[in-house]
Order: sequence, then structure tokens, then C-alpha cells
Amino acid sequence: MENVQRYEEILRIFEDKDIRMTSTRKAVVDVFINHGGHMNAEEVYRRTESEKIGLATVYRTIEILKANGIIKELFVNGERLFELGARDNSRFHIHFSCNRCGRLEEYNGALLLNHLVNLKRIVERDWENEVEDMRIVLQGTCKTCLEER
Amino acid sequence: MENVQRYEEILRIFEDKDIRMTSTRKAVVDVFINHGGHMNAEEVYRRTESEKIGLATVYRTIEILKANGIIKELFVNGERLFELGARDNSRFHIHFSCNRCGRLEEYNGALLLNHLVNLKRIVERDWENEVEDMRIVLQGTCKTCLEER
DNA sequence: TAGTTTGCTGATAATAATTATCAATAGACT
DNA sequence: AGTCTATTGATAATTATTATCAGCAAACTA
Repeated sequence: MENVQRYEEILRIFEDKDIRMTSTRKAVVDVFINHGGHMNAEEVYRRTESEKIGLATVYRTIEILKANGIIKELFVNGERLFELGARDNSRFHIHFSCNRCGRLEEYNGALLLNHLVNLKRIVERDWENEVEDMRIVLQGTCKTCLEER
Repeated sequence: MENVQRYEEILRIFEDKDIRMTSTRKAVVDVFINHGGHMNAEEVYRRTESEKIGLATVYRTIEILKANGIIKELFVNGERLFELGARDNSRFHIHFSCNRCGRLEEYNGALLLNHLVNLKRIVERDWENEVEDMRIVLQGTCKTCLEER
């Protein structure tokens, strides 16, 4: 099972850094693994409901996951969202937010990825820095909304 | 004077949409024009101090400017920032946030711009949408911090 | 194993940022 | 001048997030 694998991987990160994988933390991790996409903190909280975890603990766990590169934080239209980070490049994606319907979509693919790897290369060469992460949110009108006009 | 030109341009947008350019709104616009970079709401407020404008009005004006594409909103490390939008492509820039020193830098240039125009083209072709804006924030370690190690 | 120390948790108080409310006022329009 | 509508500032309300703290659980020690 792929999810199990994903979990093992996260567990290893916890062990490496001496962070305890408690049952509550596991519950939060599970929410991220089971739900593919992006969620705000409140939604993560709601999805752990069966476990009766406190909201503060959800925030605390999100903080740990973020600090260790397990989840990514993104801001779209004033909302703070979290999602499982791309383990490898093949999972890397950018976001598109439709100004009309408000939907937030994920885009990925080999060509896109290739282009972004190049962007990283250009930036690192021209500004002599080290790029560790790229947060890209495009805005505009999505296909569906364009057709409806 | 370039700033005057910039102001006239914004004024024209206001007139087109029947939004009054009151003295308080002008004061907020001036803050954006005079201060090149990004600011949070509180900083915009502070910079209008001489005019004794209420905080709520600053927020209201920011909202108007944002809704009309005059300023752009960006979120970096949990902070909400605003800056004057790029009037033309030549002013377009992306942001780089250093994980070590926390500084937020702006990057632009012909090669970068060219690359991003291409990215837009790829996305519009492959997802059949219309991209109106691109928010790109890279994270990593900046040149200065790399040298200090 | 009992005892001690340390870290984790949930409930909730505190804080910070933003938005809503509303009376006063200013500007536009007869 | 008088009416109408939009804007403003002060401030209350709301929302999201963080801090506090007592109780509990796990890990460590002798």
C-alpha cells in the first residue's frame, strides 16, 4: 500500500529528529496522507474528529510537520492552506486559482516540471542563491468558466 | 516625474470605475507610489500618519486597490503583504524569501521574464485557461547567507 | 519496580489581524 | 439651500492563531 509507505517515510523523519510519533500526531499525519489535497487548519481538525483531538494540538502538529518539510503551507486569496509536500519531483505541482469560481486546482506534468527546474537553475545562477522550494500560484479564469461565457 | 505619471494612471482607473479619489484614498495611493516595495497593512497605516487616517479606511482602500488590480497581495511566511502591481511586464518580479535571515528579495530581468512568459504559455495551452497573474515565491538560502557559512 | 523527570495534551485564555457597525460628515445632485 | 448617497473614523465584533497551565503519559534512573 502506498499510504503505508508514505507513513513509514514520515515516521523515519520523526525518529531521525527525535520527535515522538504519538497517537494524536499520527492521526493528523493520517489526515494528510488520506486526503490528497490542500486543507486549512480547521478542516484538518474536523477530519480528526473521530479521535477527539484538541484544536491546539492540531495546530502544534501542523507546525511540526511544516518545520520538518513534511507538509507545505500555501496562501491563496487570504486563506492559509496545508498539503503534503511533494516527496519527489514527479509529485511537484503548482496551483491555479480561478478568479471567477474560486476553485483551486493543481497542475503538474513532465513539461511543466521541466520548465520549473529550468527556472530554478536560472535563479540560482543569476542570484547565486540556493532555491529549496518554489511556491507558484497562478490566477485567472479556468477552462470551465471560460466555456460558460 | 514618474510618480506623477503613475498616479494619473491610477486616477484614470478610479474614474473609469466611478470610484471617488478622496484625499484619504489619495494618501494611501501615495504611500504605495512613494514606497516601492512590499508592506503589510499596519505599515501602510503608519506611513499615512501625517494625514491622520483611520485604520479601517486604510484596510478599505487597500481592498479597493486590490480589487482593481492596482496593488498585489502576497503571503510570505504567514505575513500578508501588499505592493504596487507591475504596470507592464518589464516591472514584473518574483520574490525570494531566505529561510536563514528572513529577508524578502525581489528578482526581475529579461531572461527571467522571458521564462515566465513561456510558463504562462505552457499552462494556458495545456489547461486551456487564461492566466491573469502569477505569484511566485521561492524559498531557500540567499547569497549573503551562503557566503557566511 | 517505584520514583522522578520530561514532554505531550486538551481546555481555554490571550493575542493579533481583519472586518462589521454606526453615527457624523462630506460631496454630489437637484 | 436642501436632499441624498457615499465616505470616514472610532470602536465593537469576529476570526485565526498562539500562549498558558494543570493533568497525564512516556521515558529514564536508581
